[in-house]
Amino acid sequence: MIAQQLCYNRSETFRGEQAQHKSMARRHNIDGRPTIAQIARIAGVSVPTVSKVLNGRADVSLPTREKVERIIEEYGFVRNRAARALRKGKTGLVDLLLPRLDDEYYLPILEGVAQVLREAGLRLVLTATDYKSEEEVRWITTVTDHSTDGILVVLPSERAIEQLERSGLPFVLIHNQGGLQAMAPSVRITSWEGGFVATTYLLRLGHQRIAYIGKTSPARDAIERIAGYRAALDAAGLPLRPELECDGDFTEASGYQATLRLLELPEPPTAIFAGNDRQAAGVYRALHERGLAVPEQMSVVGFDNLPYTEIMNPPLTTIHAPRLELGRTAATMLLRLINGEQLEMPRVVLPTHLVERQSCCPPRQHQG
Amino acid sequence: MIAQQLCYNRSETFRGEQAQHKSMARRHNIDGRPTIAQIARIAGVSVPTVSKVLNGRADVSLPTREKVERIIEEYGFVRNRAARALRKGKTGLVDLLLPRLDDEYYLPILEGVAQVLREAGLRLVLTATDYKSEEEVRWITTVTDHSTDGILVVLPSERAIEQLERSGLPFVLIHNQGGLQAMAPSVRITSWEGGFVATTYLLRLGHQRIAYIGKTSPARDAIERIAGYRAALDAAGLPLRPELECDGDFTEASGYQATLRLLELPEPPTAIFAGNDRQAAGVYRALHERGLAVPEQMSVVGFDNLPYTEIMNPPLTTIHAPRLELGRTAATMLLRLINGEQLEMPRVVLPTHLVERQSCCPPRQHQG
DNA sequence: TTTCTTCTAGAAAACGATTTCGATTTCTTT
DNA sequence: AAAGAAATCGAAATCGTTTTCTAGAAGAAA
Repeated sequence: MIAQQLCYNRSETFRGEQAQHKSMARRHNIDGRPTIAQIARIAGVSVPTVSKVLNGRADVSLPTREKVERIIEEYGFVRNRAARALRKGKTGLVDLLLPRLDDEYYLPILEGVAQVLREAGLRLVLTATDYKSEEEVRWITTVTDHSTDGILVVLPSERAIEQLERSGLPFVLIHNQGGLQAMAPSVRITSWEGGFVATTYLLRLGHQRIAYIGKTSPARDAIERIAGYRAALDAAGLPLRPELECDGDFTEASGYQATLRLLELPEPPTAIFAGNDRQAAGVYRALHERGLAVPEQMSVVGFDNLPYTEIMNPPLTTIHAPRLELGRTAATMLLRLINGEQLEMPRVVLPTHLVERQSCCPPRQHQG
Repeated sequence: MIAQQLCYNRSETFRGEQAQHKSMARRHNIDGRPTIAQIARIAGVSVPTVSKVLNGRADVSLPTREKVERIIEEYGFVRNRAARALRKGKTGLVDLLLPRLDDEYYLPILEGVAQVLREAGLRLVLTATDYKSEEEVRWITTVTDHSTDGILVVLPSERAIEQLERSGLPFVLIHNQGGLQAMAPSVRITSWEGGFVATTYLLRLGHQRIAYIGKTSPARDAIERIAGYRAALDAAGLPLRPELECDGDFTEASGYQATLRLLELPEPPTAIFAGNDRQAAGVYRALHERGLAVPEQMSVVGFDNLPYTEIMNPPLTTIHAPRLELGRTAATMLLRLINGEQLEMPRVVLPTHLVERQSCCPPRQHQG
């Protein structure tokens, strides 16, 4: 083990290949990377001709084209993006602003954006704002410098949206919290419907006392979820019981706390709609600690359909939030805007749906 | 719910603020975004003077500076990055190549890189290669176009490294698979030691029959883990039993399969070192299906310390892979290289450590 | 052969910043 | 008051590409 360690830590100064490469370039009489001008000189043509070859223009004869292409290949020429961007006014870059990077919730969104961008030959600049709107505004200012052709913002603050609208840069909002008045292009999910469906599902199983966790968050998606929950109860002719609507800031810990409180109620619920999957994990932990079995003694429904819900024990029934599509849709819309096209559907809402697994069953008879 | 839907789907054509903004700009007699030249004209100074103000140069008098700053503020001027990049030869961008985006394993690496880059005022360009080395090479070619000041590659292929070395661009490798001969700057973790520590921990608890899952993967980290496992058994004077070294490609499914096979052995193991946390999740599932309790009837150790291991039931004892530090260290090294400095420690290895939770206990007496 | 198209190719002007360096102006110093 | 030093500012070149726009060559039609 010690030998291993020594081997690992062997300190060998790394001298970049830069030096090596430069000398190789010198042999070809080129300082550093070749430019279009160098290539043109070597090929015995003019600079615009090389540019035309590079851009696949028609007004270049076949022999000339082939000669230039050969030289380009031989010298491994790649054109300088900065110069190109300067001239064309497009950078080929798109910015994505995320509240956090260490939250796996956003991962599929990122993935979706990356997919679409890659198909379009654009590259993705990633920025985390840490939920601070100052950071957000600061970055949007930075971004306004034409370093990027457009911008996607997840969970944008009001200020960020204003800044964005003022900037004139194409942008699309993901999970926009904003009021209904905002006409900015955005993509969201049917959180209300999700809450409604989750609750209705539990009602159909026969549950009468259903708790909701996650009352604390002021986020729009959270508000809609609880609204959906209430609407479902109402539609079923059941009264709303304040004691069953628990605080919760969408963390595992708050799911745990809320569950403990629910279990101390004179009449505990027979089912819990956890608001999101992280809180559902906390619910599981509390139930396990108290020796209650899921779903026999307590049905649980989550929201989001994070990857780990599949390997929870028992696998969690949850509402699927189409996060990959969120990213793909937003990116596709942004591409249109960048292209100067108009959006006939500027505000898109993607449907959620129930993923039935094994955390729910009808309530036991002696209850209620 | 129908009303809700209608509201969501209301189709309102979005006409970009671009048009609006342009007219506002026209009022100020500016076409589109102001340039340094515009600002200079308005402020009644020369272009270089504005540039000097922007760059905080000393040779500008206070009144001039203040006047220019006022105009800049008033017109919301931000300089064009492309022009700046062209002139300075630096783009302020760093590339990060990841094998996949939908794998939460890489998330903390990404986070670490982003942190360091943000502190340095650089921005992060993210690219996924989908484990395809052609993609990797293609992107590295793309990246050579000076669009980026440096590049970080996670799990680089041999070809990618060659390409990188040829490019002359500063780069740092993360989780380099390569042979020991490669002198390229890289950051890795002590996988061998992790395997050794995990196995030793089980041995100390009294286990004699310890299985390992994950023999299939050719990745260097996988090879080191099993090597560490064998070394620990060897150090304890125990024989290596081939039937306890299971295939496994580091997916949940393969952990599940391997466990089922292990349980069918005439003498099943009393502990399983799962190779990684995903496989450990599969182990849990198989054990649960067979009605075996963790840790009473089977101890389990994972590797990586993914977030969900904490909420597994019981919480998983695992080897922590310092992924955030992996990202931070690599980014810090790259910054040095970009700065033209030399690395006195070009090949860094970060330590792993055991995170003791509740998935292990001494074996039951009647076993072995 | 002449004239009119159609192809090719290149000269020159952008794109918007930074940098160099020389020309003023202002301030010290004697 | 004159000379030298220091501070301030701007003209022009530059980064590497793309985009006119024009000139000449080649081919077609008369």
